[in-house]
Amino acid sequence: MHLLLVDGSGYIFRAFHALPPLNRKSDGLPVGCVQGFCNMLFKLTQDMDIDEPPTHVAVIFDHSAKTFRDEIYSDYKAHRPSAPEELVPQFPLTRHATRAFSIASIEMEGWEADDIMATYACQAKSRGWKVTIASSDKDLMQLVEMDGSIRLLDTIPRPGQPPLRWIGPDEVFTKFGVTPDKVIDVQALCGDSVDNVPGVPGIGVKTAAELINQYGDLETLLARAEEIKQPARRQKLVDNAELARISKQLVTLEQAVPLEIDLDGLARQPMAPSALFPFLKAMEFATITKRLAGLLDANPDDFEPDPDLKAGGNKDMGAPKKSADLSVAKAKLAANVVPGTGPARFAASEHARVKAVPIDYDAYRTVTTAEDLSAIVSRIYARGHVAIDTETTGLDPQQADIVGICLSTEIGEGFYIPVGHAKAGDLLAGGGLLEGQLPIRDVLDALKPVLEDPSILKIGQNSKYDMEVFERYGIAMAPIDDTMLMSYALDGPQYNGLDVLAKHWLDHKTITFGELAGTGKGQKTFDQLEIAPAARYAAEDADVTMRLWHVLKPRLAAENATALYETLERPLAPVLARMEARGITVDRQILNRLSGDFAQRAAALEAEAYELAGQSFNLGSPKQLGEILFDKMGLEGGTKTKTGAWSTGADVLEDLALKGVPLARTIVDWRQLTKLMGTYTDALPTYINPRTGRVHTSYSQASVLTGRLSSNEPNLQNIPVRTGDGRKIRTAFVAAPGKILISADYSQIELRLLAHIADIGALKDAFEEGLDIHAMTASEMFNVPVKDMPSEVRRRAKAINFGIIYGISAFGLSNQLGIARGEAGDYIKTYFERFPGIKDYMDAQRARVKIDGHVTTIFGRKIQFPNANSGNPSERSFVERASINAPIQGSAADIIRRAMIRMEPELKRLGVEADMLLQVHDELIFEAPEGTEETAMSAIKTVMEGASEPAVRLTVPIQVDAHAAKNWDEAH
DNA sequence: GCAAGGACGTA
DNA sequence: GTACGTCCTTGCA
Repeated sequence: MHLLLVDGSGYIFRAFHALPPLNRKSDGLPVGCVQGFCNMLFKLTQDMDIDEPPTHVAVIFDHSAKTFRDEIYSDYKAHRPSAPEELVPQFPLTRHATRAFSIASIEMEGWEADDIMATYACQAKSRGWKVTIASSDKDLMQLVEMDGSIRLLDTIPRPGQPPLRWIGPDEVFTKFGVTPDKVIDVQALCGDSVDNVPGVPGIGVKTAAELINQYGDLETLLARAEEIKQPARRQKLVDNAELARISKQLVTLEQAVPLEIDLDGLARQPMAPSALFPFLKAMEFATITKRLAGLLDANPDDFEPDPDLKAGGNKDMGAPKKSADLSVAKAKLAANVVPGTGPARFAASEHARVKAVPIDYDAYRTVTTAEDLSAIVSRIYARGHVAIDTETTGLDPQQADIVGICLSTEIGEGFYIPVGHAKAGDLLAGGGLLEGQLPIRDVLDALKPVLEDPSILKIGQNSKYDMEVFERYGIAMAPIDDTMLMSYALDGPQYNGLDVLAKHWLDHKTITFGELAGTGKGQKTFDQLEIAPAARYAAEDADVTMRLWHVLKPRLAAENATALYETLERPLAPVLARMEARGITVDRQILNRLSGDFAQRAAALEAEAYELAGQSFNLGSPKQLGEILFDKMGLEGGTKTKTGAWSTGADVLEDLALKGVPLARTIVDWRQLTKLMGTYTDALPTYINPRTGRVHTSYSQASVLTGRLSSNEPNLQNIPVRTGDGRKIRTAFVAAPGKILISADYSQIELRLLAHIADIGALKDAFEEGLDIHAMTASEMFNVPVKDMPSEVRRRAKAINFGIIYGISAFGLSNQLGIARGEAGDYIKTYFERFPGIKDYMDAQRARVKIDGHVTTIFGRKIQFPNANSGNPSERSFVERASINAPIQGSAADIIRRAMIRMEPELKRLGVEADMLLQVHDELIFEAPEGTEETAMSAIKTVMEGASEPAVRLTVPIQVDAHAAKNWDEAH
């Protein structure tokens, strides 16, 4: 018995590049590959009949792009460009051709052709059959058998070469330098840039073959990697063992695909003129038709061209009528090969559907009558959801007033309801409102029931803003969906604003606010705009938001981001909205006094600096300072920044001060004081809201790579704490009269998560026993008892612990500790020896990010690193360190998010009256009635400590420390 | 008027 | 060595 397997997909791709293009005469349909394919099938059966006629034949095709390999490696074949346009219509035609030749055409969802062929070949061999695989794909070379029972046959015609070329063990050896059974081990090491199999960076085929021949196989090699003499090669293998193992999985063909048609089903059938000629005639292949007619002793004229496939035929599948229709037909064919199933397919088709409807500004309506408004409300009830966007007088949701509201219930639609556009005229004149606007109260009364209706979904882009604005007008908008948060859950912070999302997903450039209202000093606020242009802008926002919702929502299910979005993103937005609305009291008097004090001391330092420098200059200018220190005074040891300017950072100045340069110390002190003034004591009072008398920060939920929040205007996540002067600023953050501030912070949460994620027994035990973790680390590393440990020893261990979390490098650690690179390297080595799991964790993350392009937190948040395989080594190292840090920082961020989401209902359930005001990454600040702090702190701690449950049961204890006081400094 | 770079505050 | 936001100066438009 002899089984012939034809690599159909492989043939098409290779033939496309090897063969001259050919178009069907009557309509220009590209058919070069189809013709080559028919010739190949014909030739194969002919030539093989002379030699060893196959008794069983099948052509195997790839079904879709998505296979199990994508599960272990999402970038697998990511570099493969999508099929050229001319190729797309030829895919289905080669299936037709196969059937026309009465040959089994096999493809299976979720499997590559290679796996199916491997399975058939394996089964045939076990029956003692001979196997020929018509392919020259190097990935199939692993199937070649030494005894010649399985061989490849290259069938692509090449000038100057025989038409059929056999690939047996010798040819495989020429290609890979090893016997066929070791091909996968070589491929695991050298990788494959075409299929984007990583391999071990810096190892090519030759080195790989040498290593495998020496050690026998990959696992032996990796196990004995330390024995390799060449240091660079040894290091590469040690560092990238995990990548190599994953690469091997990727290149190893599956030999146990659950076949739908067994071997016997592939028994060769005689060619049937009634199948063959209608196809060949539809393709207009005259030569091969003639030759087959002779062979089969049939008259092609007895057959009509296949009506579905012929030029001008009546099905999409075959030939479109005119070349003008070609692109449409191709698009339809391409749509048929959309990867994946179910949710992914739906997401792709929704995306296509939304994009197909062009943005039409003429379709937008401005609402000026109560009747129209009530019709829209009915429309929203009928729909069940509505995209909504408020236009206001500013960007601060705690100050801005509503100028207009825009609604969209379906893509392409946009209703703008102007309510606050002002008449032109100077501010003093107070010109009143423009005509043609409904009274704001009437509009809000009409909308309030819909906006608060729990059965109507309100879709927004950054809904938190609109929630806060509406709250001030007595409307509690709920429930919400948010396109910004969906995008964040799916793709991270890379596409943030509505404009970027619209460009990326809808290929539409939205009107910018600058285009509408001008930029810079002359920029108008929304209420100063004419209604008509404002309506276009506003309606577009609502329409685009609705479109994005249709594009992004299905992607959540398709890309396994629903849980992340529903549990960590969507419910947090209203919580943050309430925190922002509450604000915190900042004592203006305290800041004033501090400002005066700091200013006086800064002025003294300034005078001192001029004295020491022998001239006056701008102390705030690093440029001038660098020139004075290193050019004028000629101090040694200066370094330049990447732009060629002198480096004058605090570490440099600190160094100089120690070397006896008093000016350096003066500058350091001056910088600290002016920093405190400029950023805090002078700036904070300007953020006090006149309406509430409190400071309302704004949290960004969707701008940090790792899942943390960020805080701005003002940033209340970087209020000083490390220096005495800095801490004085914290004393200005006070509880309202009759209230008390509570600060609750996670103790060492990132180190605890490292212990959990990397599964480090020694660390976990230390946390379990409540030990001083840095002292314990020092004791392990330096063999000194914890008791009476010198503080310097503990300090070093602490720096190393933090270094680990940050993706340690000898360079960084040596800088941090002010020690030599070599010494820092020795510390790291010792650390890895004492806690071997840490190195495994780091290697695993490094490998993961190169393979998948992302790493994940314990709650499944994906953190993307598009540059993971950058050609720039320093960029690559940066990604490696970030990918080590991100799961730790991100998991901690997810945990505190869960705590925040649960906090309010839980406190309410327990009857605890405490308001959550601020979040500072691992700390939550509350304001509670004086006297209730003990019960409040206990409830808060319970929620925070249990926040990972039940989704994740941590294997380390989580500890929260809480304190209460009248100001933040004392509470912390 | 705006963007980039440097510096520095936090976890 | 990770993750941010803000202030100030500088250089260019």
